[in-house]
Amino acid sequence: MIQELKASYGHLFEDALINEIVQVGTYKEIPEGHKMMDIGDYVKSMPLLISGAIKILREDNEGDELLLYYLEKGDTCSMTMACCLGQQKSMIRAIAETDAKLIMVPVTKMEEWTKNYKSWRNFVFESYHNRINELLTTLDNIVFYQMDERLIQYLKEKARVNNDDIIKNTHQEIAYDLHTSRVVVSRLLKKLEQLGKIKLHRNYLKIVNL
Amino acid sequence: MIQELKASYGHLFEDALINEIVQVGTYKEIPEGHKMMDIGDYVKSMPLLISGAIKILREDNEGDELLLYYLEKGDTCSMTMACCLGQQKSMIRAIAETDAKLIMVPVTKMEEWTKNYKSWRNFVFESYHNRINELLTTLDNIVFYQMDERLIQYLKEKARVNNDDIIKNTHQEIAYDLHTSRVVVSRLLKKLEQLGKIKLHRNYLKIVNL
DNA sequence: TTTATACAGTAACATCAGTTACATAGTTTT
DNA sequence: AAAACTATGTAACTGATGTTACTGTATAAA
Repeated sequence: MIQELKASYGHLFEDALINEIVQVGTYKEIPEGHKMMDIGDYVKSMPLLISGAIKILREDNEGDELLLYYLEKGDTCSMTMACCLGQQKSMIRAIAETDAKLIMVPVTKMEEWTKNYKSWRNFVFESYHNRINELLTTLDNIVFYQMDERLIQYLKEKARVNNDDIIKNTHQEIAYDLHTSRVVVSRLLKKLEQLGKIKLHRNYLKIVNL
Repeated sequence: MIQELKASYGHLFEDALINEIVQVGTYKEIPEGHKMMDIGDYVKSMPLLISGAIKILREDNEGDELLLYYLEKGDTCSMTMACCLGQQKSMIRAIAETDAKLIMVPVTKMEEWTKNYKSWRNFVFESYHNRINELLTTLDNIVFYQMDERLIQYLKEKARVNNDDIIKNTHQEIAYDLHTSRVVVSRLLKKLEQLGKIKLHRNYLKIVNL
């Protein structure tokens, strides 16, 4: 666990902090597709992501979903922090996009580390900043762009996060993430294929030149 | 300034912190409509809002706007914090919605206070949490609701923030905030009037029963 | 007072996106 | 192999929203 931690967080945290994390943290491996947190959950520990990607979703009352952003190596969930500290319920759902490795740290330590470690303070603030930035980008995409452009952004981001030009999802699954209908996704994907930007197959598609 | 600070923040901060703020902070009064920060600005101090309201906007490349949320008494701008610490440019625009009073604190103190004052840490985290929450609510409104519902939410929130059932804006101004067109706003407002929920006038409207 | 400007009302139309319905083609189950 | 199921393709339609154009009216400027 120390090696993993140092590889991902060594450039951020002092050795003393790394040691503390090793002492109280628990190492976890999460399989792809596993629901790690749901809306309304109370959370008592904070994830430090070592590898893999976690997708963060928002849901309305009727169960309609929207993909907010992905967490990746070196990220943590600022929502979790905020929730833990304020004893609040989670406002989002987290699902492993790929197999993921992470270290869970009990929230009780957060207050202490924020006080004692400059590197931890920086990490936490940076994390908030990144998350707010991503929320703004998501908002921009939705407000200022139309579905065809949003779909392209979605495919690009998904390929980047998975490090794979093949997107292994059905049109229905993509529709859920973008909060639209399967027919709309099929229609737009077909257009992209006709433009030579992607190649469609059953259950997956390949990015050619987006 | 001490009285103002204590009235708005006395229940949050220890006396020692209040004293520090008084020493390094500068009191400011901002007139309604004043642009306090723009996208791309570098920021070197952080506002603690004492009275009034600040509207926070996002803008795309073409200059199209969208209202994100309002800051009110007891709020601070988490974006500013994040920007200051990371030496980043502002991602948002801030305009005084009403006359406002606030205390500007140099960012240089933030690191120190975060280390030394538990109440400051709580305040900062709470602030991030609130802002993320509001961003999510804004996103929800846009993704899950249609323009008529968004308009109603907008009018309610504006009335609450201004503490006034009379909304002193033209249809065009409302359209900018919601990122739609004047014609659409006029259309929907007229419907609301026909339902007896509002009363329309030139340059303003009155909420009757929303 | 006349003119110009800003604001609001409304009709007609275009477009994007969501819905319904059905066809076709793989895949899995029996 | 037949049946059932799942994913995709596509047409036809609907509805919400954005656009253009023109009107009337209140307000401000000349």
